[in-house]
Amino acid sequence: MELNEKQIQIIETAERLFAERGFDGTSVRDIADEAGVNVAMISYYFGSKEKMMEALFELRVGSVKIRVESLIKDESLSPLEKVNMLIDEHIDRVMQKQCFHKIMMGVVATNKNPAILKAANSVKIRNAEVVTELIKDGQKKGVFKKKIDVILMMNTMVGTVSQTMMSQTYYREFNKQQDMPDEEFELLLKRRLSIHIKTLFKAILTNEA
Amino acid sequence: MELNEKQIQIIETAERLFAERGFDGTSVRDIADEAGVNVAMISYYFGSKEKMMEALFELRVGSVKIRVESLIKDESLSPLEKVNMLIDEHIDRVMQKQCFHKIMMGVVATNKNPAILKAANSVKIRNAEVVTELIKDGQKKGVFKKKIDVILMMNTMVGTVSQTMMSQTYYREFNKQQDMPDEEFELLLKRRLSIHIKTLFKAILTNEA
Amino acid sequence: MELNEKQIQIIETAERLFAERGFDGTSVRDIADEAGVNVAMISYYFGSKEKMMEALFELRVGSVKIRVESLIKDESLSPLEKVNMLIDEHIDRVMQKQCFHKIMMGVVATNKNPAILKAANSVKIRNAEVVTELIKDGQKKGVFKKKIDVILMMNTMVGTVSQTMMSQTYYREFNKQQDMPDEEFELLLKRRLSIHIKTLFKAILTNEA
Amino acid sequence: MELNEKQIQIIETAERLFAERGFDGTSVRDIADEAGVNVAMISYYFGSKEKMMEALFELRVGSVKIRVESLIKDESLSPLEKVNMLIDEHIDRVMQKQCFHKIMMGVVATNKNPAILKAANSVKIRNAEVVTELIKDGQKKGVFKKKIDVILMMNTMVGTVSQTMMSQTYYREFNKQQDMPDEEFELLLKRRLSIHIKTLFKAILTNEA
DNA sequence: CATGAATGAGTCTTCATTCAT
DNA sequence: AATGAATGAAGACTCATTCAT
Repeated sequence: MELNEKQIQIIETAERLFAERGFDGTSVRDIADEAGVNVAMISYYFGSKEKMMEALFELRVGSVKIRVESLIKDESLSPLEKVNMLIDEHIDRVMQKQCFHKIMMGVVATNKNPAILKAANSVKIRNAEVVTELIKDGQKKGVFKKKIDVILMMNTMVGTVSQTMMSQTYYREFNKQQDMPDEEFELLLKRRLSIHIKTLFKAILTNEA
Repeated sequence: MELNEKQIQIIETAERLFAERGFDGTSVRDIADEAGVNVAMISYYFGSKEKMMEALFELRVGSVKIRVESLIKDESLSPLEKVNMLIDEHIDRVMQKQCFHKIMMGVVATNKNPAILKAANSVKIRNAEVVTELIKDGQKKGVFKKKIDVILMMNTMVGTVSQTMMSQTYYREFNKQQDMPDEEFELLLKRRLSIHIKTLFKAILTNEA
Repeated sequence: MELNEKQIQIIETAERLFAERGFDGTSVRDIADEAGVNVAMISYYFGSKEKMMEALFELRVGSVKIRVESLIKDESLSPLEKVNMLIDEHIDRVMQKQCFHKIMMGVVATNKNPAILKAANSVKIRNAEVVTELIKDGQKKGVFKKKIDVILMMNTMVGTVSQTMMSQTYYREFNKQQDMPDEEFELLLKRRLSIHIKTLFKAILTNEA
Repeated sequence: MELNEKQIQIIETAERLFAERGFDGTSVRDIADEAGVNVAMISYYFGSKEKMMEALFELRVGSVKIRVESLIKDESLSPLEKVNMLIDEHIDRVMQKQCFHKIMMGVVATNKNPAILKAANSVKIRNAEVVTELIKDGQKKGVFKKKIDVILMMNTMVGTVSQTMMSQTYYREFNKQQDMPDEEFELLLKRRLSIHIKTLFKAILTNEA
C-alpha cells in the first residue's frame, strides 16, 4: 500500500494518540483535529478507523522482516555477534518507535483486530524461526549451549525492553536523572539496556562466566 | 472497601472482558449481560465504570504488598533464596490472575485513569525499595555483586513473565504441546519460567558460573 | 389529607429543593438524602413524586381560602381598609413562604401537573370573585371608581410582589443594604412593598390624588 | 454567534417546548422529534442542551439592549413620553415572545444555569440604570416627584405584564371573551395593559390626579 | 479530489419506582 | 410500618461513518 504525504501525517498523529489513550480511547475526530484535517478524511483515505490501524501496522512492521533476515545471513559475523546485533537492533527499534510499541502491547493484549493479530503473530513466528536457526548454528559451532529455550530467551529480550520503555520516567526518577537532557538519557538507557540484555543472553547461551 | 458476592461476580466478569477487549472496548452493557445483572447495577454498586475499575485494582493489588514485605523480613532465608521466592511469587501471581495483568498492561500504557496509575506506581516504587534493600543485604554479606541495576533486573523479571503469559498460546504451538492438558501445560510453563529467570538473576547477582 | 411529622419533614425539604432547582431538576434521591430518610419513603408516603407535589400544594394553599373569606365578611372595616389588608396579607404570605411561591411560578408556567393547575386556578377564581364583590361594595358606597379592571389590578399586586421577592438580592445590592441584617431587610422590604402597592391601588380605585 | 436556518428552526422548537414543559421537563429527543431533525443535531449544532439554551437567550436578548438605550437618548421626547414608550415596548416584547418570557421566569427562579443568570442580571442592571437616569432627568425638569423607588416601579411593570401574560386564558374567561379572535384579544389585552400601567406609573411619578 | 453536514447506533449514567423482607 | 436492593426506562451525549456537493 502506497501512502501519500497526508496519509502519513494522519497515521503518525493517530500513532501518537493511540499510544497515549489507546485505540478505543481515541476518536477519529481527535485524530482529525490534531492532524489538522477533515474528519471524513480518515474514512476517505483508509476506509475505516480499523483499516487505518492496519495501515499503521504495515508501515511500521514492513521493513523489520528484511533487516532481520539480511543480518542473519551475513557470513562475516559470529553467532554471538549476530545475537548481540539483534539485541541492539531491537532496542533501537523499540526506543525509536515507542508510540508504536505501546500500541502493539495493547493490540496484542486484546484480541480485537484479527488482521493485525495474525500479521503480528506471523512476524513473531518468522523471527523465532530465524533466531532458532541462528542458535542451532552456534550450537553446531560449539559456542552455544545445548539446551536453549529460544522463546523464553526472546521473551526476556522483548519483555525487558518493553517494560523499560514503558517505565522510563520512573527509571529516571529512581536514578535521580531528571536533570539530564532527554537525548542523553535515552542514549544512556539504550547503552545500559544493551549491556544488561547481552549479559543475560551470554549467561543463557554460553558456558563462560 | 467491602465487596459483597454480587459485586465480586460483576467485577470478575468485568476483569475477564477488560482483558479480552480492553477497558474502552468493553461496554457496561456487555459486562451486565455476561454477569447476568441489570445495567444500572454497575453504577449502583460502584458509582461508575471507572470506579469499578479502581475497585478491581484494589481487590487484586491490596494483598500483594503485605506478602512481599513479610517475605523479605523472614530471617531464616538467605538473600538468594529470598530473590528466588520473589520470582516464584511473581510468576504465580501473574499466571493465576492473567486477566488482571493483561488489563494492567493496557492501563499503564495509556495514561487514562490517574487514580490507578498513581496507585500502581506506588506499588512499583515500594517493591523496588524492598528489593533494593534485599540486594544491599546480599552485597553486605558478600554473596551478591557490587554493581547491580535493580530496576533493569526487575524489568527483566516482570517483562519476561508478562511477555510469556501474553504469548503462551504461541509458545505451546511452537513447542508442539497443544495436546497437553491446560493445567499440566501451565505447570510446565511456570516451572520453565522459574528456572529461566532464576538463571538470569544468578548471572546478574552472583559471580558463579 | 393528614400529614404526620415525617411527611411534613419530607415535604418541606422538597419545597426548598424544588424552589432552588425546579421540580424536574430535583430528584427524589436528593430530597430523601437531605431529609435524612429512605428513598422509598417518598413513594411509600405520597405514592409518587407528583403526588407529593400535590400534597405540598394542598398544605400551603388550604388555609388561604378561609382567611381571605373571613376577612371580607368583617363588617367593621371599610372597603379600602379591606383592600389594604388583602395587600398586606398577600405580601406576608409570599414573603413567609418564598420557596413555595417560587415553585408555583414554575408550575403555573409549565402545564405539567393538571391537578395542581386546576386547583391553583380555582383558588385564583375564588379570590377574584371575592375581590370583585368587595370592589362592587366600595362602588356602591361611592368610595371606589366606576370602571375597575379587577384582574389587572390583582395581577399588579401578585406580579409586583412576586417580582420583588424573586429579585430581592438584587434590590438589596442596588440600594446598598447588604450589611443590613436579613430580618431587618425583610421588614423594610415588606413595608415599602405595602406602601407601594397601596399607593397604586388607591390610584386605581379612588379619585383622590 | 451566527445561526443558520436549521439552527433557528431547532431553537424555536426548543423555545416553545421549554415554555410548555420547562427546561428539565423537555428532552432533547422531544425537541429533535418536533423540529424534525436528528437527536444528534442538538449536540452537533450547539454543543449541548445547556449551550442551546444560552444560544436561545442570546438570540432573544441581544437586540433588546440597543433599542432601550437609543430610545432613552431621543431628545425630542419628554421624560413621561419616554416612560410610556418604555412600557409599550416592554408589553410588546413580552407579548410577542411569550414563550421566551415564560422560560425566563423559570430560569430566574431556579439558579441552574450561571451563564444565563449572569447575563440576565446584567441586562436587568443596565435597564435599571438607564431608567434611573431617565427618572432623574424628569426630576430635574420638575415633572417627576422627588422620592421614587425605581426598582419597585420596574417590578410593577415587569410583574404585571408577566402575570397577565401567564394568565391570559383565565382573563379571557373571566371577561367572557372566548369568542373573540386571538389577534383581536391580544390587541385588546395589550391596550388595556398599556393604559393600566401608564396610570400606575403616572400615580407614582407625577403629582397629578 | 476533498469536505461540511448529517445521522443511527451506541456510550455511560440517572431516574422514579417496586418489591421482598 | 419501613427500607435496602434492585431495575426498566429514559436521560444527554459521542461515535465512526456516509453522502451530496
